[in-house]
Amino acid sequence: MAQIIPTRDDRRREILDAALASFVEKGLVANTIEEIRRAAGASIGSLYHHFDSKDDLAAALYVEGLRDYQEGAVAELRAHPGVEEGVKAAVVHHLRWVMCHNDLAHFIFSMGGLKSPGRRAHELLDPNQSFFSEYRRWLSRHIRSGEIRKIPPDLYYALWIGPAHELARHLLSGRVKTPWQHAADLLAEAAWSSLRGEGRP
Amino acid sequence: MAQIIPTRDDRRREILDAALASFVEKGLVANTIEEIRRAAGASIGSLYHHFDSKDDLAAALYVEGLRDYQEGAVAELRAHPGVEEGVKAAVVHHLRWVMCHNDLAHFIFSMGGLKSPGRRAHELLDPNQSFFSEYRRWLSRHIRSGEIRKIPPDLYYALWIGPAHELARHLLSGRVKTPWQHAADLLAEAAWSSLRGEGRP
Amino acid sequence: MAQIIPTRDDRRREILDAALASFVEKGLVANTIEEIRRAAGASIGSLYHHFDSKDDLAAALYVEGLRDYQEGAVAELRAHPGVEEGVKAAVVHHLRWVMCHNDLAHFIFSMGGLKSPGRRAHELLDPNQSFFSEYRRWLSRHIRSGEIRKIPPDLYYALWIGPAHELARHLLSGRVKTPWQHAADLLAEAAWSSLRGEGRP
Amino acid sequence: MAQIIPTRDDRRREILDAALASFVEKGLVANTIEEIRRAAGASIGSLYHHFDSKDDLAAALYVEGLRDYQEGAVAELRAHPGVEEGVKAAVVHHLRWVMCHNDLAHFIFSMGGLKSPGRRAHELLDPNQSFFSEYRRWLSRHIRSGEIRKIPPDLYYALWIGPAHELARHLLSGRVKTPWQHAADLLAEAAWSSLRGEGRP
DNA sequence: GATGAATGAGCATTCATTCAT
DNA sequence: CATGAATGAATGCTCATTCAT
Repeated sequence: MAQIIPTRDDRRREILDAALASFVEKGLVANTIEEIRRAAGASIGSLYHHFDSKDDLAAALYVEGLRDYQEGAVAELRAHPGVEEGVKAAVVHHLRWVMCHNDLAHFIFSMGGLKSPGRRAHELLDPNQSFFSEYRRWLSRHIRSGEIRKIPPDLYYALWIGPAHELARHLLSGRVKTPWQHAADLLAEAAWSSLRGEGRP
Repeated sequence: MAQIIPTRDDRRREILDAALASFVEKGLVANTIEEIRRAAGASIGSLYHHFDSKDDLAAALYVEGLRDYQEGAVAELRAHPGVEEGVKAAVVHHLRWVMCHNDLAHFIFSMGGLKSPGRRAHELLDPNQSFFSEYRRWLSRHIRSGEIRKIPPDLYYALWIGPAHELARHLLSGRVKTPWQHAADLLAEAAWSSLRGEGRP
Repeated sequence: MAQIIPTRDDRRREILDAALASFVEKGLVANTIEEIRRAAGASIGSLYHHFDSKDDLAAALYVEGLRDYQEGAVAELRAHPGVEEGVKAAVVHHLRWVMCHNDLAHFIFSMGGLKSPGRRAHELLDPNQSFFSEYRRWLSRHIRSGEIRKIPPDLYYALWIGPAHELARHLLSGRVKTPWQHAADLLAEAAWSSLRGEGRP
Repeated sequence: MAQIIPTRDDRRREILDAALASFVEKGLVANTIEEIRRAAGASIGSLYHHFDSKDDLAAALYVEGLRDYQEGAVAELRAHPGVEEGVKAAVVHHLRWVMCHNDLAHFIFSMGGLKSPGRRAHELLDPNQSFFSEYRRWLSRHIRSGEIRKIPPDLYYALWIGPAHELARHLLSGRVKTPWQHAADLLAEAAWSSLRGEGRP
């Protein structure tokens, strides 16, 4: 059945987009509501009709972005039950998502998590929890099987995503010329050799 | 007879320390000059006598901190002419420096580089250049010799320092309980296996 | 039925009036926004909603005042095509305008022209140009006909308006007791004898 | 006997000169002690050693400048006992003094007299009084004799010096190209015809 | 006489937010 | 839903002046 996408929320969308651009250009604190308003072509009143506050606007962007990233990551793990494929797919997904969502990635990584919970908190908590628990479950399953080496749990993320995240930062700042598709395979390979266990060859 | 140099610049130092604490606690933009002033026990006038502006104060901290980090890194490379030792020492230095300069590290990593050059720019440029050129020289020497594998140049830093940097961020945010000394060796080992070449057989 | 236009811009007008009073009382630089705000019964935010800055506020007053003066002056020249009448009318107009717009005159004469062009510049330039060109045209027409003597062009204004302007300054500072209407005729007469040519014999 | 001009007060002189330049460039209120200090090559402490305050510094300049102008004017009147010569000499003196003391003239004319008397008040009052009384005495002597026409006393100054003062303002602002020496004779002539009486030909 | 670090009241301006229309 | 005038607490910064050395 044809899904009719409701064309309202146009205003809401325009405001979110303008806000993202402004957040990225000036930083979360230095930008102004006035700027967002002007870029969105909306009035102040309209803006406050759709969002409770500046923080709420930022939170909406953050929640929406993070959820998209996490859903993609989980989907990769599900799609690749094999260890090696899973490890590599997550690395590639990280780079791909960052490059496809330039501004959003920049915004999310530059915030160190949500400061003031606000009404967006519950929109974030549940997905966030389910993401981390699925991520941990996937990991420990393969640790138990010996396919991934056993190290202090705090270190897995750094070895796995650390290089890709570091490169992503450099990609976002424009200091890197190597195309990300090329880098992706190499970093995926490196992550896999950092994490692979001896077991069950 | 030992001349006791009367530590003037006391005020300057107090202000820098207070500013760092405030920047870290509240973020670079959200804090206030008034807060720094109070924490430093100085008057507003005194603060502006020593620094041109809030940005200049931040720049002074940034330049000073980055220089200290880079000098340490270069010293490690010089102290370990051997490839494997050099690669590992740089990783360990990264983690050690971050843990020993908690606040400063937090501050430097949260700024994405200096925005407005200001009068601090030249204090940064020369050391910065000499650091990067020495870093690149060390690297290419060992690439030529085959001891380090040949990959697109943009990717070395990500493989080398990426995992340590990712862990450092988690350490700074208190989400990691593994003692850094333990993690350091493991990450150093991982960096070495990501970078080692086939060479000098 | 007569539509009563609800006089909005009330706030703007109140602010302009209060600003003029304050500028005159304390000088352009020594007064404060706070003073203007209080006198206008407006909030700071409201003031900055209507004007970009203190300078913009001053510029708005200046532009508006100068335009009124110049329109009056041009109207006099048009209304008196005869030389002698025109010369005298301009002198009388100068004194009359100063006395009827006490504060505004004081303010305009105390600024030596607009320093920072700002967005008010274009509001001034066109009228200003058309004023000066009309003034010069009137003058040169009567110079050519010989009714006004031929002297270096820079000197006409000084001879014509100089005495009236000097007296106006004294009138504004309250040091003069002679009623201006009496002075006006005498100065007009003097200006005419300073400027009259031998011509149209 | 050879007069030995004491070479101290050098500092005082440098400060006064720097202050004048700064006052003229930025206006009496907008300039800063720091600027004057820098231009004079003196320290803040030294500046405050020589002058009580910023106002005192301005007052010193004002008093010194005005006295010089007035002494020159009185000297002209004394040197030219004849009416016509005296009237004309005063006009010429006005223009000459303004052009020879560019900055000082600008400064004095832009202040509307001294606001806060301070300790410079007595240095000004006596010379000022003696100037005005001598000026009035000279005038009334020639009014009584009929050589100068009888008009309301407030108007003499405007007719006499008004045109020259107006032109001086334009000269100082650089809008006038006619050399002042040429203008001077013409304005002197005009002043004389505005003021001359019927009497005692 | 000279120096410059220290002081702090005071200022222009910003900006998120409210609310009547 | 939209508009934009109004609000006012908060901020970075200026600058004349003091005073210990």
